[in-house]
Amino acid sequence: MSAAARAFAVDPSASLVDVARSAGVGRATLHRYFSSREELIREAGLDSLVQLEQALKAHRFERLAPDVALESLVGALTPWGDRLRFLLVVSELSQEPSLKAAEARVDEQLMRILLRARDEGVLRQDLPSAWLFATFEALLYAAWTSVAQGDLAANDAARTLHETLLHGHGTGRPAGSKKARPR
Amino acid sequence: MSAAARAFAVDPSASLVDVARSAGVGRATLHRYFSSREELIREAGLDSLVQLEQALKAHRFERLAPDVALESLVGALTPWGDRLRFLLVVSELSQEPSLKAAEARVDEQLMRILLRARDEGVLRQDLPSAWLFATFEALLYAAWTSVAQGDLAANDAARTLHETLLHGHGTGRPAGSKKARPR
DNA sequence: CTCATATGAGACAACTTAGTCTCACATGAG
DNA sequence: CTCATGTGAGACTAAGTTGTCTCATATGAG
Repeated sequence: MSAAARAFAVDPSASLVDVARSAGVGRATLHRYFSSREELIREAGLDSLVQLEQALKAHRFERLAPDVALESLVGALTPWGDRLRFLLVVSELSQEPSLKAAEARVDEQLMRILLRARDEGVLRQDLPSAWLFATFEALLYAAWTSVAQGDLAANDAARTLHETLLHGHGTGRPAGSKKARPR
Repeated sequence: MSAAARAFAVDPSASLVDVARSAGVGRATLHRYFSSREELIREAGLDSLVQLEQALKAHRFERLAPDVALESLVGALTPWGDRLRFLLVVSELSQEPSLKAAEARVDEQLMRILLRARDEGVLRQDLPSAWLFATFEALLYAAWTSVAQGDLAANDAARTLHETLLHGHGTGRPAGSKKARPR
């Protein structure tokens, strides 16, 4: 199933022949476990979400100081980059009601860590949480892609991403710092 | 052709029937202008790149101070979100040698703006340029998606993205500031 | 009006893919 | 060994997609 997720992450329109070959099994065997392509994608998506959820749960981030939790969070998620890519890139998944629950659980778990960091003053409070979440997701994806392409050392990924997320690429002090710059 | 780009951005595996319908023409007419699906995708990709290039050229960012150029850059690119999504999401495009030249021109133009900002001290200098570029692209994509989903006001997008890119979400001063934190 | 041109609708064949089924083979328990 | 179980290979059908073609129609120039 992880092979399926990987195959679909590489090419969302991969045929079942491709998936079977990349999983090292026959196409018939694939059909014995998943009655249809749709079911395979759904199950692989669900599996990816469950794996992510367990990976998150296992780290018990709530025991860490919020800024440490943030950095260790990106470190914990980077190895799951291909699963994340699969979940983000396969369009059939986004409109799959049966995954909504699992997706909500993962999102909520991530959000809890982000919001705690925000509430405890590590992250600024004047931005909508949706933007915070979208930014985190996008940077995580960028980091994984960079590692996969060899542009970023795997061991640097967590630290680099953490630093970019917190401080961006600018050199100066945060201009307005409290509020959006008055125009 | 912009309709084709939009259709493929929504669903990279859209059939020619879908594309034709979303463009408001018959499938036969589509074939009269593009002899094959492959050619259609290639031409639409090339068109998107050319449009992006011209949009960038028209703004003459080199006339602006680097930090102003950065903010106006994200403002200039946000309206082209669907073209960007098309270029990023359609996997056939990434392995299309005939687009390499145009892609390189666009990338080079973006990079020039980013690197100028870096060289003049607006952006920090201790990060690989590939990471700078990947981050910019990812945040741009995130901003466009947020706007499309209604999570972010279109008028705030450029300012928000610019601020996030420069200063991130953290509240504190950039910890190490000159070098990677010693471990 | 007349005619050239462009278009949409639809028929058609070739190809790919999904899903089902059968058969031969390997493996492991008894 | 014997047999049940799981697997891979391959045949087969149904459906969808692509690419080509024909024909009727609309539009605009002359």
